[in-house]
Amino acid sequence: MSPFKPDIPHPSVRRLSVYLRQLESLRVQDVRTVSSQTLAASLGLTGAQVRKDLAYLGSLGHPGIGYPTQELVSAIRRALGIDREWLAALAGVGNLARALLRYRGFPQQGFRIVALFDTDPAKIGQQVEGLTIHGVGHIPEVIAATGAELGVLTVPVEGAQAVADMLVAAGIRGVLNFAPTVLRLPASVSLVSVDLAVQLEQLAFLVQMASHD
Amino acid sequence: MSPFKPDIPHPSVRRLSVYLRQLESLRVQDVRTVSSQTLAASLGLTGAQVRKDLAYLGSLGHPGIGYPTQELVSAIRRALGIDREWLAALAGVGNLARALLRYRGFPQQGFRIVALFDTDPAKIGQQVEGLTIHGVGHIPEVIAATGAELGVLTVPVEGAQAVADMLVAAGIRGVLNFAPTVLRLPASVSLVSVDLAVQLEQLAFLVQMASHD
DNA sequence: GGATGTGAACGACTTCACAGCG
DNA sequence: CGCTGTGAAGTCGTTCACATCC
Repeated sequence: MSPFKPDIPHPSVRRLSVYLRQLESLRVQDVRTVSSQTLAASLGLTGAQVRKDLAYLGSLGHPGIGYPTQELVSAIRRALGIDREWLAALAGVGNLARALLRYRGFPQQGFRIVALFDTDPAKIGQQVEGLTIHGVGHIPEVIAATGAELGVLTVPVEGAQAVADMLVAAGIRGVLNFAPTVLRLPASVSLVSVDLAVQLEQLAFLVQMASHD
Repeated sequence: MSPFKPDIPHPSVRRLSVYLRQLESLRVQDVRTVSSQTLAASLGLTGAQVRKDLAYLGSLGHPGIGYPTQELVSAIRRALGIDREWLAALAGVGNLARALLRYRGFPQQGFRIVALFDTDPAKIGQQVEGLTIHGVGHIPEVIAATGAELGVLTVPVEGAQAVADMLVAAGIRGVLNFAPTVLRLPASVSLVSVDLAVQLEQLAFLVQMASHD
């Protein structure tokens, strides 16, 4: 099915996302070509690191010249699987959900939120950013009707596992979880979790370490 | 200054945060003691991994018994530097900021947001969650007056570096950045960045890989 | 000359396996 | 006997160094 699948290591995948962000801003400035050293310096990395990562995309670089910006952008998008539109459903319509709905980065990268769910009867039926909030009981039909493949979980921690299970049952293929809990999902469903308290704790640790000379 | 600083590796630090979350929920259920195997299984890790991580905290485990929940929680909090209160300032009062202000996990872990900043004249002077929004011009005085040590950046990408520079100039010691850009800060200031588009891209990649058998 | 792509050396983290203790 | 703590082995990722090509 896939033409070739070079099995990109996880750290490289994360960095490719970061390169993409940087390259898109360079492209806007009409920079045609970029060297591994230049790109690396702008991100605080080494040239070798960047070259290793980009080599997973194939041989796009030209010795003595660098990498063509435009082609790199396309190749990274293809490798990451974002050379097409991804439809997502969002469960739990609080402030975080509203922030995500207005976040320009998502549509820019081809992510479109096409369905909203909540358990709160007061919210069900309301419109947010042009989308109607559905009760979680309607997850199956709405997911099927919209064709959403990804689920974004911005519900309180108590309901997270239950709502995740419903999304999975409805055929969702990946979950982005913001609830501070460890979700148990079937292996066939991909999971990325972002725990905001964990991030702040990492920061506190770093600051504390920096103080101890 | 520090009694002992065992230099915990980064992956372990991240997992310690996760253990803490899990242990606190166990403690609520009055579970007095926990084995590395039990804790590991609940998180999808191996017992050896958990033991290695916990060994950085000292010898808290009892062979044949396990680890005392309560003491583990305290030891992890101490190691992470969250055995005290951290004061944070939040710059950029949009939906994401409002979500963070209402997020229960922060006060629970000892993080308190004590100051708000924005550039929008329409927002300056308004109250949100009991805090007054100040103009970014007042960052120096307000940071000094409140004693905030951490800065949370929830501003649009265009203003991120400039606001970060102001926070740094005001004496902030760590920054949690949500803007999708690579911030350049002095080495003395710690930085943790969360790029939401990157997270969704990781998810898309995983789902794509899962489809290719 | 200038910059890529990559084997080889290195370093970091994880897993194994087991001695030792309650 | 169960479970911890930890050297040793193994795996994974990064850095180095250089042959190669325009």
